Amino acid sequence: MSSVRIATWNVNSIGARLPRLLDWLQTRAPDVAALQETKCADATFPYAELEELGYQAMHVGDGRWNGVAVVSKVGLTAVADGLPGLTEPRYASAECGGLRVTSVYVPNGRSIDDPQFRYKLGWLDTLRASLDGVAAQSPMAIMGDFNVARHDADVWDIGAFGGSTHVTAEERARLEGLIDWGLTDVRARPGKGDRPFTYWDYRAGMFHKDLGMRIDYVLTSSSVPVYDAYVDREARKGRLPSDHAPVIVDLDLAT
DNA sequence: ATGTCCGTAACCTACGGA
Repeated sequence: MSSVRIATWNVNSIGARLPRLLDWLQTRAPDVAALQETKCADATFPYAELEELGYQAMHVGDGRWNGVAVVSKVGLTAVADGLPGLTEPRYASAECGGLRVTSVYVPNGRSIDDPQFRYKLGWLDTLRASLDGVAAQSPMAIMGDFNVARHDADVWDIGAFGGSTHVTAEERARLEGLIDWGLTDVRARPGKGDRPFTYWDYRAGMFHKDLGMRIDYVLTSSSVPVYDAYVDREARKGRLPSDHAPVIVDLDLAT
């Protein structure tokens, strides 16, 4: 067996976050990282800077919004740059050192009465359908910003979410459908407080009050033994952070 | 909770999105 560190992080613009991303890659040293909201076109993706740190990269992006990437220093072969019928750059899947790694940026949904909400549900249905015919035992990690809080305890106060997206039964049923297919929702060990939030709104001092949400997930298949997982809160602190913190997961892979 | 930050287009400010 060999130890492999994987991570997911919504960077909220790789351009604005590049110094922090490069520092984070060096200090946390994930073998493979899934990134979301790169907000750049392929032409401006920092392939060279990542390569200097030993990372190969696959990026799917078209500029202003969305954009996902997989970066790896244990080898990388691109497998899929999207889901059938869905054109926005929200899905990148690659084979990395024997592990199939998929970076997803699920649509936000905006509000329940917005057409974007139906789009979000359909997007999650398509993600689930992409697993039809796939062997559930094969080593894989699907990770990213799902924009769904799985349980009431995954938001700071469920009472504040009446009529909101991210906590509806429809969204949760689709997240559960992925798990029921055969994936494990890797639970990060508690850090500050007892709930492993991964996102805090920039406004109103939400991070400092720990009024957050757990909406970023690492979903692993049963053949991937996980021995540690934590939310890297340090990456949410200081000057010009993303509004998301990374989830870092250590696992053993058969060599 | 509505106290911010991002990229963009078009100009040093306003806007859509999150």
